[in-house]
Amino acid sequence: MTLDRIDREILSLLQEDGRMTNVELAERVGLTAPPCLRRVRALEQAGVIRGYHAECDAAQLGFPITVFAMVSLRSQAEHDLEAFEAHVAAIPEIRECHMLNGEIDFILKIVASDLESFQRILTTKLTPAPNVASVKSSLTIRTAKSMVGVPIE
Amino acid sequence: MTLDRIDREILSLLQEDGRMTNVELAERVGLTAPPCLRRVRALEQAGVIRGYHAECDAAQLGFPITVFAMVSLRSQAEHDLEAFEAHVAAIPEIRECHMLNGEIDFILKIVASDLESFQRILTTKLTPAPNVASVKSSLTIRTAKSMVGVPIE
DNA sequence: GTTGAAACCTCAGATCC
DNA sequence: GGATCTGAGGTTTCAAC
Repeated sequence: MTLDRIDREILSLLQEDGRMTNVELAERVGLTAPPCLRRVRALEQAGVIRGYHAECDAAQLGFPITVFAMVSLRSQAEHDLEAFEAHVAAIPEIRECHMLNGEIDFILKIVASDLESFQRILTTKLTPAPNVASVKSSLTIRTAKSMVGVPIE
Repeated sequence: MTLDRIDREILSLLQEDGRMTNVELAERVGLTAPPCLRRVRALEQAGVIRGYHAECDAAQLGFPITVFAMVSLRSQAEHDLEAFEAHVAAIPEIRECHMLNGEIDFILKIVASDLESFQRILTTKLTPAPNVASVKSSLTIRTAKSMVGVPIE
């Protein structure tokens, strides 16, 4: 799908405020409501917009701890990589799992209610997983920047 | 703010689908529309809901490359940490910046349009920043899991 | 103090140009 | 892309529990 200037403006605005009404969106990008809505639907259809999400305060929801874990596996055969990803997919506290090049095979973002809870996840769910060679984890002290998505325009 | 069972259900649903209509939300949590809307507004007011965002496909927007960079600084004095965070805040391709404990001081999530562009950000904006001792970066091969927010319920 | 019913008003979505 | 229309949804008011 080719995106013109107006499409990009729409995406930028919805990335900022996903609940903006279509009429406000239309005004901001210089269209009337119907063509604006058609563009939004087309962007959703094409998968450019993958969904809309409320951003919640993790701490107020009982997850003040965020940890990054760097995982190395013993085998990097595709089957073993997929097995690890499937294992991780079933652990709700692991929010992100990215496969990397280099020495570290995966970086995980994990949330927890406290350090004890994190330690339990680490020692009962992550470290004993099949094929895991090493896990190095670092606590997040603070998050200075947390932008959703990509820079548009 | 204390969250009861219904508040948590609302948050869980809006985290999944941030554009769900209030009437559908109300039905799903077993309320009528007005009290449901009041709860949502209260959650927004209290900062439990920090915002709503469209999730866009980075590749289709011209950012197929995601890199994690581990940064160590020469000085960890608070003033120097803040200076680095301010430096990072001004670089739009750096989407996240988390301060960690341990040897690595910061982990950054960076998006780029191609490897050359990433290399340019690295060598012209990040490595030469004041106080930077070392930057180790890893390309993301693929993202197996990417959940927004925290597990609710 | 929170819910629910009713009224109002704005918006989403379809149709046609 | 824009104009018009209709039904659905958002929002406020107020009574009731």
